[in-house]
Amino acid sequence: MARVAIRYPRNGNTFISFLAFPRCNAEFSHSASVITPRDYSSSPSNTSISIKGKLRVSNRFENVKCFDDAVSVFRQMVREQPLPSPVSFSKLLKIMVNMKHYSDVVSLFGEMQKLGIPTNEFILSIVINSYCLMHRADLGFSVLAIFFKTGIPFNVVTFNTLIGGLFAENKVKDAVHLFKKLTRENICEPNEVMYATVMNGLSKRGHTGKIFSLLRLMEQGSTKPDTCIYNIVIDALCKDRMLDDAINLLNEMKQKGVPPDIITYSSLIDGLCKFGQWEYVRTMFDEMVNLNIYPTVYTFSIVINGLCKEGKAEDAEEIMRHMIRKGVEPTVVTYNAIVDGYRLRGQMDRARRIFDSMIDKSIEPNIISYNTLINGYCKKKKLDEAMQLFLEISRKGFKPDIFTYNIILQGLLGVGRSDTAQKFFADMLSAGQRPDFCTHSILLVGYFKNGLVEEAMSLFHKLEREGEDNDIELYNIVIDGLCKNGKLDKAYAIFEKLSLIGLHPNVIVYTTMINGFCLEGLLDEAKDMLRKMEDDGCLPDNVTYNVIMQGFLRSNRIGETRAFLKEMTGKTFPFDTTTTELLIDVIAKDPSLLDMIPEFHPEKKK
DNA sequence: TTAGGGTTAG
Repeated sequence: MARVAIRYPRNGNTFISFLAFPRCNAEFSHSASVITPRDYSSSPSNTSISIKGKLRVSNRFENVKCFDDAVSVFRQMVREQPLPSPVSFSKLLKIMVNMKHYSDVVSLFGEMQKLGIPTNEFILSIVINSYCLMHRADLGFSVLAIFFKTGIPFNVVTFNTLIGGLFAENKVKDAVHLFKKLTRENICEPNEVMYATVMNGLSKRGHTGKIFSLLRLMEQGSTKPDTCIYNIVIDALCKDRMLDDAINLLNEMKQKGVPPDIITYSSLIDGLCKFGQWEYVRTMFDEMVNLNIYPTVYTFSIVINGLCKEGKAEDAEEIMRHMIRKGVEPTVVTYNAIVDGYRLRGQMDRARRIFDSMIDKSIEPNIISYNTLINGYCKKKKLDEAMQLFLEISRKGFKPDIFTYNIILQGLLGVGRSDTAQKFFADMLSAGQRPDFCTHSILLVGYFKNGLVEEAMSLFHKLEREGEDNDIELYNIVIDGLCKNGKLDKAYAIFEKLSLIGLHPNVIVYTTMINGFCLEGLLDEAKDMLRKMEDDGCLPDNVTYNVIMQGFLRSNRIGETRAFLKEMTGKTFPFDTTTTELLIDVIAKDPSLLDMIPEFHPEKKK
């Protein structure tokens, strides 16, 4: 499974031709009159049950619209004689899970046990799932005792629910261990769903190689991979930028008779959008529609997001109008992508229009909508507008999340309002919001940028004490901040300490240190550091060379500049804007340097 | 009647 760079044909006008959807339009508009979005999910309606008794039971739950309804039905059920079947109780508890009343499910189950109401494996699985959804897989495991006590046999669902719960708590090793134990000791035969749970848990944590091996293992075993399994692997490959492998897998599943579905194509389309491969996006749409698989709001939102990220928000809007014409209604996610599209281009007035038009269409904005707008205002340094929106979040009954706080902290520090930022951070802590890694990075970068070295170092030492400093990125921020505040000695001392605490400097940290030396005009030390990193097996990249090149250019050491130019062009590292500007100044004084720069000679260009 | 897959913000 090699990471091969894909080379697809490029077409300068691809997104416009994509808009035309020539084949898709014909097929889709034809089908739209027959298959409405509602028909995409073809589950049979419960009301068609003709047996009288079953109809009565079904109606009882149809009237349950809220939590209070559910509880009153429960009270009524426990009083009935004879008692309703465990099937009825399991249906009611499942309705409460769907309402996200997990702890209430557990309480009602406790009442059932006290009353001696018989239970079954379905009810027990629902209870385990409720614990898992509360991020208490440990309590989920404790339910296993009830299986032993009552003699109800475990099934694959019981264990799969627990495996999913472990992944949800990021207990990856425990989840994999349980899966292996079940398989090895023949406690239960894993089915497609269990493989999917394990593979999805692994893929979300970047273990694409492992899930690829699991796929191959499944192909050899008795539980053959289904569409869902292939979808997990294809999505992971796309997210890992291995589009060639993902497309090969699509062809492989088709060859093996496993039919791809809308999720398969949506994952691939997302990958292709993120690579800007618009011609291939269209090919996928055509292929999909030829197989009678029609785009959903997910698929369209993926394309809309891809266009917005490429700065083509108007085209994204055109796609949104197109999907509405085809009977697919946009959601808050669709609108958020477009709001962000205009935000990226700095068109905040347009972004605000889009935002308001969503509200006009009775689509409720979510916290991401607010965060996107707030981020836009912060980037434009319009902190008052950002704070207005922040206040609106609570007024509208939402709760700011860690993204909201981080965006505003970065905004405040970015315009030098350090005092307000510190007060805002204190408010965030009082509101019960725990800072995350990003918060700490934002604060450190911001403090150093505003010359608040003491505040930065005090936060850094606090993180050290609390053991939350185990990240090389954090150290890079501190080393960089110290260098840029004229504290090279302190920065170097921390750099030297790194390997003692088990953190190894990477190319970014070495480059930061080299930059620190260059800023002080200590070019020999910078050069020594470059050689040291090479000796340590950490290869310098184009940023490293640009940094050191700028150091030499700024101090007019032309002889060494010449040597580094040779080294840099030999490695085909490109010059960044700053290096180019400095080079132009130096070449104006010494045109002989021009010969060493192939890029500057049009006739020598490749 | 219980468990699995695709989109948005720092």
